[in-house]
Amino acid sequence: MPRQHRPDLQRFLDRLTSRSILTEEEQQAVLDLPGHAEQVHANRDFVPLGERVDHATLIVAGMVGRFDQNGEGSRQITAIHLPGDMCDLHSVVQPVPTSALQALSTSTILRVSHRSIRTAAARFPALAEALWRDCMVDAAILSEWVVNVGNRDARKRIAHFLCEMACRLKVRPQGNYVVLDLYISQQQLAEATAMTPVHVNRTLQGMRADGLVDWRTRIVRLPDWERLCEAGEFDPTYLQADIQPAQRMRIMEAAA
Amino acid sequence: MPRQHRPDLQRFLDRLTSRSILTEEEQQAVLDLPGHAEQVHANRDFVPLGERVDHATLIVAGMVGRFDQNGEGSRQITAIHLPGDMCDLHSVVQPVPTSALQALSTSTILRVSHRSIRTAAARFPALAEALWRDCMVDAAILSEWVVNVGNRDARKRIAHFLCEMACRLKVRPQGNYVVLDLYISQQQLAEATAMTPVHVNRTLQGMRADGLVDWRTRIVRLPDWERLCEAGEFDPTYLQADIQPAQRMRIMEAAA
DNA sequence: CGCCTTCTTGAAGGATCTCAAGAAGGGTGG
DNA sequence: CCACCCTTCTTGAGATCCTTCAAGAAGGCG
Repeated sequence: MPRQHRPDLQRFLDRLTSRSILTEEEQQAVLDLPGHAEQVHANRDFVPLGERVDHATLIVAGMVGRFDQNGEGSRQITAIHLPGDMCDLHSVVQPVPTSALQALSTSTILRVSHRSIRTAAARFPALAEALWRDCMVDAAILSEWVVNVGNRDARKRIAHFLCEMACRLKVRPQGNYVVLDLYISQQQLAEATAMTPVHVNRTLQGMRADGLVDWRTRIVRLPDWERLCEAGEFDPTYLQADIQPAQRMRIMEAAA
Repeated sequence: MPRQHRPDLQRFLDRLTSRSILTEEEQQAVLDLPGHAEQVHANRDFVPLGERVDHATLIVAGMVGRFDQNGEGSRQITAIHLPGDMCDLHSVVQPVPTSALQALSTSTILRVSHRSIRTAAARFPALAEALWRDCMVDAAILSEWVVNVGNRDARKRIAHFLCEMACRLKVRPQGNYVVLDLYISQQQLAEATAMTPVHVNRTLQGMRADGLVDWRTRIVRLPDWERLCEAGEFDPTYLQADIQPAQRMRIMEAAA
């Protein structure tokens, strides 16, 4: 029943149209993509390394991590994907995965065949362009992660990570607090920030003591957004989230 | 005189056709891209942060680094680009740079206007696809850099970096040695590997003592390639360099 | 209530950084 | 061709951040 997936695909479409200009027809092509919904348990690899894939994965609910491993088997999360992200989009043009995908919490995903995406992209070049652009946003985030992991100390790293997640989740402040439903363990945070779980724990304690975070359950509360941004040297420009309608782009033949 | 740039553009075209299938006509469109050659001195930013750009940059000779800065002004090189790379390719769909580009050594670049690339991409969707795919290779490298900088100790980091450069420069062994003309300073290597120059120096000394590198001038000699790869946990898969002709891709309407 | 995961704490060791200064190398001009 | 200058490389010593190992406490779920 592809039809029932429209709300999920709408979210992905919103992501695309926030930066790219698409005609009604092109937008409809996205909404019409057939998909196969699936529940994935926490910690399960649903895209393993090495074997060629024939579909991309849209996240409907939950959180997904992109994992790389070094020689000793210590893991690094190189990207985190949130609902509305097509976390595999690059596989449409590059179907041999160079990293594995794993659910961080129990998640709902929608598998969308490469075939259907390719058909739509071939029919509407401006859609291909929008997908390309979407991949470039993920690349900009990746680039910022190199800086985070390479050039910032523990507290800055965690602060920056939290700021990024808050922005990407598009949370609205609730009273004085910014509240996130993150639902990741300190272990996973450690894998994302290239720290040890022990040091994540101690660093978080320091941040709690200084009133930067309040994180006891799966809910993260950020009492002072401004100060957290400073603590993490966070400048959201790289997320390319607040694109004005006039700045949205289209290089393929003008929209009708 | 765009015509004289063909040899430079040929190198970029080779990069594209090593992974993507393009028709004669499409290939010609790449070779016909008009460009504006320029000499850039070492350490000069030729794409500064913030201001929108209207051209992409093909590297003809030399080396270019992509720079990000953290709050204290300490710099991180998030990517290194080599001759034949279009180091700005993403700017075609995303013209507001999120990082600056700087020549690491005196370099020759060819500025290619977005307009001409977009016209070609709009005319030949399979060319747009090839450009998209090329961007994804850079993204895979970026992802590996997160692992390198986050999860490996000093020696592994440098070893991995050198292996990557050797592969990307496509050097052939000379006798027992793999020889690279790298021409970067220890300071720059430090910025790429997220270390201090002092620690880079000491680590290199250890590697020299163990017969892993021989690097005194701008020429780097690698006496034992196999052992260096082990020391850096280097697996070249992510570079997607050795694509068999049969594995090259094309999703847009079949080539004639 | 009991089990299993996750969080927390302590103490010791190691990798990397900081600061500072001297040596070597490469390029330039006299 | 030598002298000079400026960049890059090298070295030392002390400080710090972060890791490691190990074990106990707390929290969530059947």
